[in-house]
Parts: sequence; C-alpha cells; structure tokens
Amino acid sequence: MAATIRDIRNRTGLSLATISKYLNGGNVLPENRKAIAEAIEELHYEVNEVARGLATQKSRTIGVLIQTFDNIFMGSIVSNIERILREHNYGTIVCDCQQDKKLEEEEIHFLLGKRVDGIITIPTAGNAGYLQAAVDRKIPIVLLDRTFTDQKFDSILVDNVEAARGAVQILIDHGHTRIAIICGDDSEYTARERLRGYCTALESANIDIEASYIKRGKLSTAHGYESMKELLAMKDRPSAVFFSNYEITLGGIMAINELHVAFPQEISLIGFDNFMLSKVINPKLWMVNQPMETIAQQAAELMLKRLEESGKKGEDYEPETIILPTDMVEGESIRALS
Amino acid sequence: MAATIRDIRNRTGLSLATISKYLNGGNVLPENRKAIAEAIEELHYEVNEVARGLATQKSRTIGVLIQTFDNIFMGSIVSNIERILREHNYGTIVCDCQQDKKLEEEEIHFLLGKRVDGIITIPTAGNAGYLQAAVDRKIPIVLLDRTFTDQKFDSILVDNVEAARGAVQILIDHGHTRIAIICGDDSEYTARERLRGYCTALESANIDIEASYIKRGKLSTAHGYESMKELLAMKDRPSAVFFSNYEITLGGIMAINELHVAFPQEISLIGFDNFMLSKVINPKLWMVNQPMETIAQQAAELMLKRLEESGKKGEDYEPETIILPTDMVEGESIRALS
DNA sequence: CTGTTAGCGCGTTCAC
DNA sequence: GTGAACGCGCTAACAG
Repeated sequence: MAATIRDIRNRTGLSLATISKYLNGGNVLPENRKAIAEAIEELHYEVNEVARGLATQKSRTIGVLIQTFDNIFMGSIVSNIERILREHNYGTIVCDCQQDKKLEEEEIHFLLGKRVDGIITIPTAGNAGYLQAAVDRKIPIVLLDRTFTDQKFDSILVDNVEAARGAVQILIDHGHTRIAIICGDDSEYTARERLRGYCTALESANIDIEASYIKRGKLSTAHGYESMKELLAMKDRPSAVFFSNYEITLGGIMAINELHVAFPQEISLIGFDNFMLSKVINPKLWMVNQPMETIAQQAAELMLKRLEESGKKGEDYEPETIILPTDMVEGESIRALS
Repeated sequence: MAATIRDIRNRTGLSLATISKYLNGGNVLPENRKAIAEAIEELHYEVNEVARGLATQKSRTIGVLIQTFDNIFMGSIVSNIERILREHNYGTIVCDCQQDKKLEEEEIHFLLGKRVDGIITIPTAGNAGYLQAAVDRKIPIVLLDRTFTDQKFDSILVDNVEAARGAVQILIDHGHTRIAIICGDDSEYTARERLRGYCTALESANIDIEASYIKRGKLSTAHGYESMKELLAMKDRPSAVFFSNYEITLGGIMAINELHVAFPQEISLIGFDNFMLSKVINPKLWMVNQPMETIAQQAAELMLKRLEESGKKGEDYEPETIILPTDMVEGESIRALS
C-alpha cells in the first residue's frame, strides 16, 4: 500500500543507495536531491521505521515502565519524558504494571521483544531480578524514584530523607512535638527513606519517637484514610500529621473532611506530592513537592546520553545516581503552638 | 547479541520453518516441540518483533494520540486502553500533542512511520485534515471524546448535551434560576455540546438565558479562575455556577477558596470530570462524572474489532458512533432555595 | 509434519 | 557521487 524506497527509484531512475543516502543526510547531487524530494512528496512516501529498525538494529523506541498511570505524578513524568525523547526522534512505548511484580517482569520481556533501545522504569519490585533480561541485552536502563541495593543502575532520585526531615522540621519549628507520620511499609524504598527523615528530624530536636504515631501500611488512599481516623481517635492524639505520599495525603484529607475536623485549628497537616491539592484545598495545604519535570528531564537526558555513548565507545559505563532536591509549598494548614 | 531463530536451528538441527511454526502455534511433533522449547530456554531467545513486523506487515502496535497528559482524565483513559490492548498482545505508543495542531499532525506521521496498526486519538484540531495520511493508509482510526462533522470515523463519545442538561436541571430543581456556566469557546466540540445542554435545560424551565452568565474561553484552569472571579463580582451575581470541564472546575474552586466564599451558603456549585476533587473538597462537590474506564474499554475493543476485521473481510466498514451516558455524583455544594 | 526458498523495506559495504 | 548485492530476523508459500 504505502510507497517504498523502490517506488522512488522507479520514479526518479536513481538507485536505492542514493535515495537511502538522501534520507539519512548524505551527499547527493542537488538535481538528484530535488528529484527525490519531489517523488517523496508525490508518492506520500514515509520511511518505514520497522524496516529501518531491522537493518540498523535500532528501533529508536524507548520503553517506559511505570507502576500505575492513575495519578498526576505519573502523567507529568511520562508526558515530559515522551516529549523530550520525541524531540530527539525517539518514540516511547509506555506500560504500567499496576503494581504487580509478575506483570512487571512480563512487561520487560514485552519491551525487549519490541527491541526497545532502552528502558526507563519506576520499579515495583524490591530487587533488580526482573531486569536481568534487559541487562543481558546491554541496553541502557534508567531507574526513577527508587533504586536497588543489590545492583547498580543509572538512577534519578529525590532526596527523600531530606524531604521528610524538612517537612517534620517545619512542624517542629511551629512548636509541635506530638507529630505523627502516615507512611508505607518497609518493602517500599521511598517509605523507608522518608521514615528515616522523620526520625532524624525528631531526634535532632530531642523529641521522643512515639511508636503509635507511626502508621505504616500500603501506599494507598485507604491506608491514609484509615490511619488518619485512627490517629484522630487516639486519647493522646498528635497535634500534627505528616502525610508522606500522594495517595496517603488524599486519604488523610478525606478522613478529615468526613469527620469535620477543622485544620489547622484542631490539627496541623503537611502533605506530599500533590500540588493540585494544595491549590484546591481550603485552607491551603502545606506540601512537599517533587520536581516532576526535572525528574523526567534528567531521566530522558541521561537515557539519550547513554544511547549516544553506546553508539561510540565501549559498552560499559559507570552508573550515575542523580539526587534532586524537593521543595516546600507553603500553606495555611499548620498552626503555630505557643 | 540476542539469540535468533537461526541459533535455535543450529541448536536443534530443525529448520527455520518448523521453529517459526512453533512460535506461531502451528503443529509440531512433540519431540521437536520439546527440543525447541529447551533451546529457547537456554539461549534466552525472544522473538524479534521488529523482524516479525517487517515480514507480516503488522507491528502489533497501536498509536494513541492525546491532547495532554496533565490530567487524571487522560491517565485513566490511556492506562485502560494500554492494559486492554496489551492483554491482546498489542503494544501502545502514546504521544501527546500538547494541544498543538501542528504537532498533532506531525505525531500522526511519526506513528505512521512506526507502522502502527491503528490509531486511537482525542482530536485537538477542529477537522479531520490531519488524519488524512492515516486514512490513506487504511488503518483503523478511533476517535475519543470528540468527532468531526466533515468526515465520519469510529467514535466513542459521551452524551455531552444530556450531561450538561442534567447538571443544570439539578440546579433548577433546587430552585435556582440565576445559573451561570463557565465553558469553552465555539472551537471546542464538547464545549458547544455542553452549552447546548445548558440552554436546553433553561429553556425547558422557561428561564431566560442571561448572556452575562455565560463565560466562554479556553478550557483552562486560568479561564475557570478568572471567570469565577468575574461572576462573583457581578452586581446581580448568579446563585449557582456550572463548571463544564475539568480544568475549569479546578480554576473555579481556586477562585472560591481565594476569595473565601462559602459554598453552598453563598453560591451553589456543580463541577465536571473531577472525581478526585469530589472526594477531597469540603463540602463535597456535586459533579458530572464521565465513565473513563468504559470510554477506554469501548475504544480499545472497537479498535481490536477493526483490527480483526481488516484481517478477514474487505477493507471498508461503516463507522460506528458509541455514545455513553455520564452519571452524577451527589455532593453538598448545592443549596436549596425556597 | 518438515525443509527450501523467497521476500518484507531499508542500510551498508564494495566496486565503478 | 552512484549502483549492485547482500544481510537484518522472521513469515509464508510451496515441495517433499
């Protein structure tokens, strides 16, 4: 159906090699250039990237494997990665594994089957095993948001410890000492880090860590919701709560609204990762904000760099770890205790 | 680097055809099956989908072209489409054109270059011109959320007129007559439809349509924000406002919060498309809700159906239009006037 | 049921 | 600068 390079040959009388050179920016006589350009125009010719991929052993496609699509966080990251890669003429195949480790490994094979030139992923699994097939293929891999301890990869992270420490410090600065955290469990890299930041802040302020103020569980709206309710029901309830991720923030706010608890009057709050919420909730929520665009940009650029390298020099390189700072969005959800 | 079908031949002594048949589910002797399976295992063989694509002239990849990634609406749709297609062994290449018509057309060519087997898209442009190249290629195209008048395509739509009519009717039922709408301008298909629904509701209740209560502009947070402020500043300000899309709802709420306007006491509100907001805003927001999962599912399934058909029968088919109903999420943001 | 032989559309040597 | 020939990895007839 679609025109091929051969149709252009028939139309121009030139050889395949000449046309190929034209397409790839080689030296071609001006008159021939013109003839080819015209033929392309008239025949609506478009390079068949599949055939080109077979010949060059490069698909000019990057696989992006994330945990879920269902939050604005992912949308922003995927969107930006996709945009930057496309500007460099790379396509993006996006998969989400729905937090399922088995699916996650399957997706890797799926992407490898498509012969992606590289993989950018936000891991769901706790270790790098599922990536082995990709590692064997020696294609660039860039990890986002979390890393592994068992194997080194290029990684783009945020400083989770510092982000959490900073959030708790703000509460301390406002005079709070009964500070709770709702966070993920030990299986979650980011949860471990953020909990560490929480503890660090309290310790350096000489505040005892109260186990019942630490609510661990899944990184879900439900966990945020339930935990917030439990905290509110305590006899010696905390005066401030740190929601340590997006879903938890959402769930926590839902519980607060449902129980008609006024904040910051009755309880002080600081959330995570939910810039939209901070604009829409009344009173405005204090919030730790991750630099989504920067994360995406760094990931895409590191990937492009690796792709370029692997064309030139030897295969091996030293994995890089880029740690980005978070920033704080001020709100009105923290009450100063005298 | 990676093993090919030839390596398996060398390993098993069988021919390429036999191995190919094995891979494609043909009849192969049990002993040979076993030998091949073992070789695949040991060599870590994975089908090269690029080569297969060249041979079959099918990429088993669908292009999804959307306007933007930056709202949860898109995330949900893309996520579900991707999941369903993958379950049928199709990959998905997602592009967003950032509401830019020129980019939109470029993306189509990009996808065609990748030889996608079909395209699912939420159009940005007002007419089907940009799709011409894809139409010429005779690949299935499914439109989401909006259609064109100049050319017929498979389309998955929601009943925008009825959705808007229903929203305004709720306000009327609560005794409101000074009802404003913040919506998009005439260039937007959905905006036209929703405005029609608004007018229909008012007319059938014999309420005069007040031009100053109709705020048209871009489908942006900024437009929602500015318009809401303007409405609140009117001498004869409306007693109720219908936010007719996601961003507008967001912007409207921001304005309300900023000006510390109490709702529903001072003004009644009903929003669109922002399920998350409805859970998190206090008091709960009334909301028109689009069935995202169903939209995505219908789109993916229609695409799969077309792909199957084009394998069998003739090329042509009669475009289908599927119109889905919206539903209403009750809240506490509407005050009953006596 | 299995092996042989052509392509699929393009990139890439080499000679010319 | 240009042209012919081969190969990328796989599928699809057709013969056996």
